[in-house]
Amino acid sequence: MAAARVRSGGRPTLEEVAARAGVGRGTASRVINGSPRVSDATRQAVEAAVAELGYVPNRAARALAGNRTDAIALVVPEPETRFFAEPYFSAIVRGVGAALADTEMQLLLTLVGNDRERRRLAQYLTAHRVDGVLLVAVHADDPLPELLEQLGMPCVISGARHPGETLPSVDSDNYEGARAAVEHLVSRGRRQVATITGRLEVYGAQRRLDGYRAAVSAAGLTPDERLIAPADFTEEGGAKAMRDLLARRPELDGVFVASDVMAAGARQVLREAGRRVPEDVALVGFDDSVVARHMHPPLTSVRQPIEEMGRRMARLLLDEIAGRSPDEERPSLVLPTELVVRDSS
Amino acid sequence: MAAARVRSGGRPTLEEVAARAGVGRGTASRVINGSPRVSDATRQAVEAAVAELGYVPNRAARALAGNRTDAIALVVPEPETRFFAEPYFSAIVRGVGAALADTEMQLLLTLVGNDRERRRLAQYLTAHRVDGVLLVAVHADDPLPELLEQLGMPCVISGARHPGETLPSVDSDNYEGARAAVEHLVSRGRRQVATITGRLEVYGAQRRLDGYRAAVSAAGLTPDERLIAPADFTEEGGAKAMRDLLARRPELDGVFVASDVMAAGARQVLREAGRRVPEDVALVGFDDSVVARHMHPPLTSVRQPIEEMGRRMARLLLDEIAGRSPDEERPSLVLPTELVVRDSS
DNA sequence: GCCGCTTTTGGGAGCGCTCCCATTACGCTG
DNA sequence: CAGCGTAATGGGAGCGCTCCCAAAAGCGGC
Repeated sequence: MAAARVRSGGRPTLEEVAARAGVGRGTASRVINGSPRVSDATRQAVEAAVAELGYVPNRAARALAGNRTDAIALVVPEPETRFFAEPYFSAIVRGVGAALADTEMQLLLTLVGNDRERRRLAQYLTAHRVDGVLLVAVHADDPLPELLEQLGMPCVISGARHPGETLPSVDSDNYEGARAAVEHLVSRGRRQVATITGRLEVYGAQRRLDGYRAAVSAAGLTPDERLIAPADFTEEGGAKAMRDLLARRPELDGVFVASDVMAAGARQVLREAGRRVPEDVALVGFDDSVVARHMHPPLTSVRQPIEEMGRRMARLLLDEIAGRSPDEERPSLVLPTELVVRDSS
Repeated sequence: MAAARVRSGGRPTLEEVAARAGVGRGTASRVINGSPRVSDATRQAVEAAVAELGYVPNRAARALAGNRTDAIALVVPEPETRFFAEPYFSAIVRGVGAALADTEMQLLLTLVGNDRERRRLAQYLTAHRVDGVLLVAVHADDPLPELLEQLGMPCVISGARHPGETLPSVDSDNYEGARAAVEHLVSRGRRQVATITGRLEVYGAQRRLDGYRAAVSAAGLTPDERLIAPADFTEEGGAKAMRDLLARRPELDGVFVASDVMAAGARQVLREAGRRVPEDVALVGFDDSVVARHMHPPLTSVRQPIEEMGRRMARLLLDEIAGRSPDEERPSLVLPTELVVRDSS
């Protein structure tokens, strides 16, 4: 019975596990990787050796030999500070983390700020240092997705970039969320329902506007383009849009704002204009972020299942990496939103 | 002149770069790793070859041969949802990311939720899959720091765990921030200044209380233990503490609350009790989080330089990894806070 | 008891790099 | 111009694993 030779101070290697279990290296490897072509007796012997020695595979060696990394990158465009200020980021991370918890996959966090970092990232990815990429908040004109496509690097994005999105994506139902929000305002007796939109180049913002339009028509209200004020997802933008709306259509009695942050700006303007919320003007936001809960009055808002989105993105990516045939249909998930009614409506 | 042999489809290897430059593998390696023992001519030749071939070192091979990983882990205890809800997390990540931007270091994000994940983490670290660890929001009784110490794994924590902290740490000046907050209240003419504390097992919360006490004494006010209400960093806890305070000392005219979230709870109770803010009771929070800006009235709060803290933590860790002698003094940074005065005081 | 098949096993050949030692080239000194 | 110290270089060994081929073992059927 050959005792496993434990080299001074080093961590046990596969070789040592194999020796301890009285099998060859190949067999030990098979057991550890869950191959079925191993007899039960052998499997148990190896598993015992692993336990006794406290063996943990060396990731680098695996990566080198197996030509994979067991790591995925979460790529976050840093300029999107909006993204950070909101719990969005944390929730996505938590979701992704949860999905990866039972996996050997590591999560690499990559912030891309300036152009230099962008290039470094491209290099990174080209060098195949990760098995796949999660891209959040991609802009429609971002070249990164195409680059990944060319490299054959598995990739999942959050939020389709346009109607015919080709990349696997996970999104919340912006259209339906907006529709429900406006329907809710109508059900509260509002007849002059305006909207403040996000940047319409962002497809999600466009979808929210579509939802608004659909609900307005469905309610039998007269669509009025002067009730639509484009903004940019910022608090100041929301304020400015609200001012415009009040100037154009002072008789409005409800506003669906495409983000909570913008709603905060709008709310401020309403206060200054002496309009009470919700008595004079009912307000509904989007995101159900922290600010919604702490606004005065607390803001009715459309909640997105962000953590779940993160989880789904991760799962989709894992599937992709596991290698579904490339011409298989690209899954595009749309998760339902939920209207959280508070005192502003 | 031997043309570099480019293997079909593969990425160029060091060997190929060396061939292309007409030097040996060792020399090429030296150039790439910035060793000084290379002649200028050779260096230039190799650099040219690298550029032409678009060579990027294989991380796995490096890790395997060099017995390091060029990666650090940011370990986040997930149960600390409080931590996530606030911009704290994002800001730390951004700071760390910024510090790592010019480095070859990768940032691994590790969420530890339940106990199983904790064990997995320990295994991870034991297996030396990272070169160092950033620990945020460690509890005083967490065994992880000790484990790391034993393993000789470089580590930096955010927030000292107790007065005699032995690990390198980066913290904001909780004491001074609290002191300044209370001093500010006093300067606004408040004489009955109470405080709502965080969980006092958290050293930072204790320091804030110390700061409060110091300021009260310095102002020549009579210290009164009934003006001190312990809470737990939650909104509900803050509300409850405020209720207690009002019951015990109805004549209070100022409150320093050790977190914005608790302040939100306290503010709610004050409203219900018919106390105006700031006319009847002035309020100061801590963290300068999103809720502070959106409270009604906007909350005066103590801002911590969180992003900077992340940056410093990362730098400290890199130093540690670069290998300062182990008995060198462990740096413990304390960064200044800033009082952001708004309408609540 | 032999043959041919399948299942199981062992271990060689690398993966691409760093480390380090031996070798060569160079530059002075006497 | 020999001799010696130093700077520069080449390349073997090996990191720990996966892949895969060939060998061994097992199992029926005739």
